[in-house]
Amino acid sequence: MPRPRFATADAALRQNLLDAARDEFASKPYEAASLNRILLAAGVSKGSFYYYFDDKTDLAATLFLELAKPMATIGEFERPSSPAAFWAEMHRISYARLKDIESMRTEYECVMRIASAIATDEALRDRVMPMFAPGRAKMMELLQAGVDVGALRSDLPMPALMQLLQDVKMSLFKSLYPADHVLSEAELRSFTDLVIDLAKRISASPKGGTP
Amino acid sequence: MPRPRFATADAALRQNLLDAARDEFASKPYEAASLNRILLAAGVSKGSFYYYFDDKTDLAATLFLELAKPMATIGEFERPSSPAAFWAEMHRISYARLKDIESMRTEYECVMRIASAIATDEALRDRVMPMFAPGRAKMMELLQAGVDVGALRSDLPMPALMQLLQDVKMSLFKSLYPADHVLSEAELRSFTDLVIDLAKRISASPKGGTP
DNA sequence: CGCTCTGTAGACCATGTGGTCCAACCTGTT
DNA sequence: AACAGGTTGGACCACATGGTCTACAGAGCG
Repeated sequence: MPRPRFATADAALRQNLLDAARDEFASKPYEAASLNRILLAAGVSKGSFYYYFDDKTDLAATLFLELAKPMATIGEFERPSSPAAFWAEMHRISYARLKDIESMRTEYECVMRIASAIATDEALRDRVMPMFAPGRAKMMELLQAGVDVGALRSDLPMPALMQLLQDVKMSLFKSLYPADHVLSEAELRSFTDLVIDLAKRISASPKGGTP
Repeated sequence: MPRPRFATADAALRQNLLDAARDEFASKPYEAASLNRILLAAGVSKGSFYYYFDDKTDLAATLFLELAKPMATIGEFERPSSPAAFWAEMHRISYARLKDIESMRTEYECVMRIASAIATDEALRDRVMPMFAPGRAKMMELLQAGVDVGALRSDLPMPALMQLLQDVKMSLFKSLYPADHVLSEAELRSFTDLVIDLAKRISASPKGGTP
């Protein structure tokens, strides 16, 4: 994490730095993102930067947490008592998150890039992972409820299913909409419908259908 | 492409260089992969390398083509006349490819990494894309046959569906098997069954089920 | 004024990068 | 023996990287 001073630093500096970092990390893989370029774009000197941060990793972790926190939050949900209720809940969450994504596309790209670096960069992982446990746990809780209520197949490990549904969504999103496209309300709805329909198909138990 | 000489160069040098390049490109994103490290690992000097190749991009492109060609080949197929026949064909192809992947895991990682760099690196793209058209076209042909015969939904753009099925496979593969796991024959079969089952579900037309 | 404390600038460093260049080395031919 | 051609080693280059360090500016305060 950054030095506590960063919280009280000049607002413009804060903003410029984080914006520049977001753009850089969004456009290049973590290892190829350049701190010098970030500082240049932000108009912040080396001295100032290292006055607030430990190192490059520190900046990435800070940025990641700032951007990913809202994305990982799913809010409160009612424990569903039927498959229909479960899918309604999933639809709601999926729609809400999608709204985030389409309005924060480069943020999302940035988060994904840093996230994929986490797998290999130990320092990054240590600073970032803990903050994510709550969100994941909550999502798991909802999915478990889905299993309990018979909406989700139980023959696959839940993390695998979770990841799969996420990947399906991203795959389609990338395929269907060009990088700079801003979705209309209608597109947003129809895309959500499509994704949830696929999620239902994928998640139904192998032998019997979803009743 | 490398200088023609490379084709007739010392076999050990060829092998060492390509092996080292594969390992390096497999373990780091393209931009972060180091040519110096490759040469060191291969025991090949700068002089020799630049005697055979134009630059780093050239090496990556060469390697990519060498590794990806077999992966992109789907061989001959009979034009299916029923959904069942179509899915049988898909099962066969999927199984064959999977066998490739599990026996060439780092090759696959390498190919994916370079492939993802293609999106942003123009030089790389120009040298690589053309060689891929045939394989893609053939796959498209099969998928079109699938649409014709009613096995595939037609409400999604075909490239999107193609990509989606590919991503589903990869997502599950990564989730279910750790990086160094070598699949047994039985695992290979059951994984293929799982993937094809999912593909059927995903590809069925929105309103009616797959009869 | 002079002191301290917070913040800033940017020269500087060691290291790594992709790429160039040339002297030497082998091997075959005359 | 002398030459020629295809190879190789590796010193070297300009530049970019993340990170350090020192000098200094400005504000608050006695």
